[in-house]
Formats: sequence, structure tokens, C-alpha cells
Amino acid sequence: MPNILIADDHDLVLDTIAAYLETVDGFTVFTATNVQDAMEKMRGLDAIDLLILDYNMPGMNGLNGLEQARKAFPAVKVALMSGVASREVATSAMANGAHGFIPKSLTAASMVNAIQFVLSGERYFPFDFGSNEENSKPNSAFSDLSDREMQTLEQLSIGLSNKEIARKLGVQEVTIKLHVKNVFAKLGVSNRTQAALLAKENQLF
Amino acid sequence: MPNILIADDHDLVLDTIAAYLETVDGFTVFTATNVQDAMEKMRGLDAIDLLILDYNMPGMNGLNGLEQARKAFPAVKVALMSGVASREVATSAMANGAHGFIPKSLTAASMVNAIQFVLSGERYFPFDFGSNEENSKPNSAFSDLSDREMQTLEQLSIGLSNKEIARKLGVQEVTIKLHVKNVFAKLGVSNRTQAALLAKENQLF
DNA sequence: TAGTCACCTATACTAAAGTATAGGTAAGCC
DNA sequence: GGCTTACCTATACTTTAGTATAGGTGACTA
Repeated sequence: MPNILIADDHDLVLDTIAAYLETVDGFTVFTATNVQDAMEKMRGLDAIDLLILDYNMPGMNGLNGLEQARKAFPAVKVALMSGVASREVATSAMANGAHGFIPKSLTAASMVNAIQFVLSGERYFPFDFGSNEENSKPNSAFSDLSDREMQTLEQLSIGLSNKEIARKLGVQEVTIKLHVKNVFAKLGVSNRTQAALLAKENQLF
Repeated sequence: MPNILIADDHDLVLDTIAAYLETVDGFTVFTATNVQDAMEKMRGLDAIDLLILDYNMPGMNGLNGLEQARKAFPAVKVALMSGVASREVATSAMANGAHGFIPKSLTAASMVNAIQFVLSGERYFPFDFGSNEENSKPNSAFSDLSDREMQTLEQLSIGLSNKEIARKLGVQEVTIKLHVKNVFAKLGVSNRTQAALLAKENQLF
């Protein structure tokens, strides 16, 4: 019953996935090799239930391809697929209207499950995805911080001013300014907003 | 093929879900009405592939029941099910070794999908779960922003300075300062860091 | 046509943020 | 004892951030 259009510039990947999906239930699978090709075939076929887009593909330009497809065919469910994308990319894809994100590390059976999820109206996001790399990177940067610098960063990440932080930690404002400067240097950022965002992204507090 | 033990203290819920799952493929379903009952039946049956625990059930004590089951039967996959739990509870359940979290708001078909996901070795977590309450509040605040104010907030949320934002939007720095001030007032914050964090929390960009 | 709203700019100012340099204290280590 | 490190403070300075007030444009609307 469901018609699926899958777009990937690697023919080998495209063909094997398409072949596998064809063996499932009543899936009918169409293929494309880039975004423009996909859009044209969407217009031609007119009965696609799910569009699967490879993230690293000519015409995608980050999430532009996703946006483009969503605008042109608001009724069609769109899932992104990638072998390399970061968790950040994946979540922002979901935030931008994707109905699912399919990492290529999924088993074939799980991929079918994910697709059926999306087809049934749910949204699919792999729970474990990307929690490894990003939990190893930050530690190396944040672990350089001394105790006081960490405390300063914590208060800074609530949006407090230097003066407020100073009062809270029981020291002079100049001292906080010093800590703040050191935190910037160690984290490689250039102002407090960036520092706060970095801390938030790595869920330090 | 797969044997499933489902535990819930509401007989009506328990029976209907069990009956529905029995109709699927080759599922064999067993039932229990509390944690102790479930543990005893696990020992007796000895061939359970998946244990589904209701979060609000005698003997659960928050996530204690989950922990108990995980320790006694490390090889058995455990999923939590709940109609009321917060997103926080759900994520901490996952962090404590649950293989899946099933909100009772799922459709029956989606529940089967989720179960099959877990049975195949993946972990399932509903993507949208708990994002309603927290996304309803902010919209009322953020929707007050004009186009330019929204664009300013977006750049501000990357950690750019007023000067950089001005260059990027092709206007004078004073203009950005004006927008920034208005954004603060509309969002009810007192500096750019707080504004950026608020935007991040609500996943605006 | 008068009113409203979003937008942009200008001038002027106060407050905070951020940088730089110097120096002092205490604790731990080879 | 000399060395390092984390910590705190001081003075002095430049740069942003943030506030306030005033004015101009164009678009849309009662």
C-alpha cells in the first residue's frame, strides 16, 4: 500500500535499501539520486506517502532540501537519513518538520520499524543517537576548568551578571571578571552568551 | 515467537492491551497485576522476552520496580508504560536501563511498533513526549516578536554581538540595540544571555 | 485622511562586560 | 626551600551592552 520515495546519491546504498524495502509487506519503492530529481518525481507520481532524503546529497545544502520538500509537499511525510550527521543536525531536522531521522547504523529490520512508525503518523528519533561522541568531546574542554571557574560558569549559564555572581559566591566583581575571562579562553568562546550556550548544549548544569 | 509479560493494576487496561497484542503475529502474552506478581511469573515462565511495567502500580515505588526487575533478570528487556509520567520520569527511566517508554497516548498500532522495536534490540522513546506543555507557554511570548526582532533573536542566540548582527542584517548597530531591547521586554528577560537561553530551551532555531 | 505599526536612524548617556598588568595568600609538591 | 597552582584583589582602561528620547519612512487600515 504505502508508496515510498527514497533519494540518495550513492547508487549502491540506494539500490540495496530499495530492494530490501520492496520485500517488505506492500511497500512500493521509488528512487531518486538528488533533491531536484526527487522533487520532480514527487510531482510526477503524486501518491507518495513517505519521502526519505539522504542528508549528504547534492542539493540538500544542510537542511534546505528538507525545508524545500516540506513547503512543496506539506502533506507528505519526510524522513532524513544519514550515516555521519551529528545529533545536533538530527534534532534540528526534527525541529524543522522532519517526521523521522534514520541513522544508517540501524539494522535493516529496525529501519523498517522506523519507517512503519513514521507511516503510522508517529515521529521517530533514535534514542541512543549521537550520545557517545558529544559526551566525550566536552569533557576534555570543561574538565580544564577549576572549581571556581566551574561555579562561575554555572551562574553565568543562568544569565546572571558578574555583579550578581560575585555577590552569590562572596567575592569581588573583579574576581569574577577574571574567572569569566579564563573560562572564555579555556572554552574557546568570545563572550558570556556563547559560554552559556555551550554549557547548555553539553547539559553541564 | 516472542513472549511478553505485561503488568498493570488496572484490569481493564491490562486485558484489552493483552488481547490486542495476542492478535498480532506470534505474540504470546502473559499478565500480572503488580510488581511482585510479575517477578514470580518471570521465575515460573523463564522464557519472557519483554517485560512491560506500568509506572503507576503497586510495588513500583517510582523506578525501584524497574531496577529490581533489571537486577533479577538482566537478560530480559524491560519497557515502562504510563499515562501520566512526566518527560523527566521517562528519560530517567531510560537512563536507568529501560529499553523503552510507552505512553498510553500511543495508538495501538504504534504500540505494537514500539514493542517490535524493543524486541529487535533497539530502544524506543517517543519523540514528541512531554513537549506539549512546555511548548504551549513560550509561543504566546515568542509570537509577539516582529520579523526583525525574531531575526535579531536568532543571531543573538548564536552568541553574536550587536555589531555583528547589524552587519549581517545590513542595518546600523543602534537599530539592533533597539530590537534587542524590545525582545528583552517582550520575553521578560534582562540581558542577552537569558534571551539566548530562553530561545534555546524552546528550540526556536 | 488620520491613525497605527513595523522599521530604521541619530544623539547621548549609564552600566556592564571584557582586557591588561601587578601583586598577595595559601596549599601542595619535588 | 623553591616551584607550581588555584584563588583573591587592586587599578586602569577600552569596548559592548543597554536605556532614553526624538524623529523619519512606508504600508496598511478605519
